[in-house]
Amino acid sequence: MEFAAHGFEAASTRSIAAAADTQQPQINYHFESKEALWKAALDHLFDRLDESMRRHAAALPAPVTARDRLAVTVRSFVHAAAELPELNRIMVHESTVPSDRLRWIVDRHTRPRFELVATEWRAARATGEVPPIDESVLYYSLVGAASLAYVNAPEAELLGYNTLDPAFIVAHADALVLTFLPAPISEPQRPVREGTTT
Amino acid sequence: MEFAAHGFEAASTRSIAAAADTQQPQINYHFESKEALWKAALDHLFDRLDESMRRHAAALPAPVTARDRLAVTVRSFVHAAAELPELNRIMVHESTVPSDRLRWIVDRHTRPRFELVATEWRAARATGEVPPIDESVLYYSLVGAASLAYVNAPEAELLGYNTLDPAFIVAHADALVLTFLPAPISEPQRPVREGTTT
DNA sequence: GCAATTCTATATCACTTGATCTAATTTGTC
DNA sequence: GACAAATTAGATCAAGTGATATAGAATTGC
Repeated sequence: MEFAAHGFEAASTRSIAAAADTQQPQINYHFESKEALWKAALDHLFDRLDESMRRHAAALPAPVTARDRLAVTVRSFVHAAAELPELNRIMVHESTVPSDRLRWIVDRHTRPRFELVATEWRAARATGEVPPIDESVLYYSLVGAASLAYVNAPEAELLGYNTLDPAFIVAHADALVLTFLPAPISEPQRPVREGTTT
Repeated sequence: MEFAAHGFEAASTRSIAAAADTQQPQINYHFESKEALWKAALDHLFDRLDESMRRHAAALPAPVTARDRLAVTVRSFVHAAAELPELNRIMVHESTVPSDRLRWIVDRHTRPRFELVATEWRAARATGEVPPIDESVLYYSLVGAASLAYVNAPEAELLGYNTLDPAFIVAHADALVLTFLPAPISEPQRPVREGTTT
């Protein structure tokens, strides 16, 4: 995906067309502009994100507590981030500078998903199941911790790590649940409620 | 910084020159090429990162244990990431696709800093002071958790949060120490060894 | 004070960009 | 098979790209 590799401006319609094995004017025929193509691509990627998270959540034990629900969300998001590095790459490309495109994404895709995580976090906070961390701090810490390894996969490879190895992904998900969602203080440190996947 | 806002390809030498209130050919006069300018900019930004981390570390209580040393590193990095969002923006722009520029950064700047954190982590792991997490998983989780809020500051603002507010930054640093470096299992959950900074 | 050097400004190079126009081709329907 | 609609292909547009050539203006060293 050209938008993920280089960002909107640097992705030329000719290279996009070439990657799709067609000609450059086809983009303006089937979409009204480069920006309309970009929006269609993002809608599609967010659909795939939702589908991927639902699929991975379904493979996990059903959650009981509010903390369990967050653990499922965290594990599902880690797996989805590994499956769809393009999406988080585009997000980080677009989120570094204010723009109409950023406003479009935030209104249409980011805010609803942020509210979902914030609501889950508030519920777990209310019962004292998770550490005393504000939801805005938590959101960016969690999303950043879950996505960077896959966004920066080419860098990780140069450092000698294969972040697309299933073993890495599972260890990564385990680590985030262990750190952000430790078992309640009165219990032992290890999280034991959720099973590990794949 | 134009490179941080749009990435290397999308940052035109004319807009860079305009931002510096000069003419476009000056870039090829004072530097040999656009790429040479970019390398000079990165060397400068990494110098500022090191200086910023040293300055913030000096303002914290002197560490005693290996875990304390990591806590100082984490807090210093959070503050530096907030101070220098441009650097992590460039890093994330460049790390999404293999390139000669990425190899140059990793060899010159990333790998030495990764080794530093990995070494500190291994030392704390050896004494059982930190959770059982592999250093590669830890590195990307920690860097991602510490930097995304500032890299994506324009997005956070649209969500109604000001991640450049000193109160956010301190809460953020506290949260990362609390989660990634919880007090040893035998002690209470809250981190108490390091003071909070401005 | 004046020449040598360094820096700045303008014009221009070949090339790439997103978009559009027009003609050729394929597809769908009877 | 015929005809209309949808799609594809090629050519071309003005605007923007990094780099360079050249001439003018400051600055430096003596």
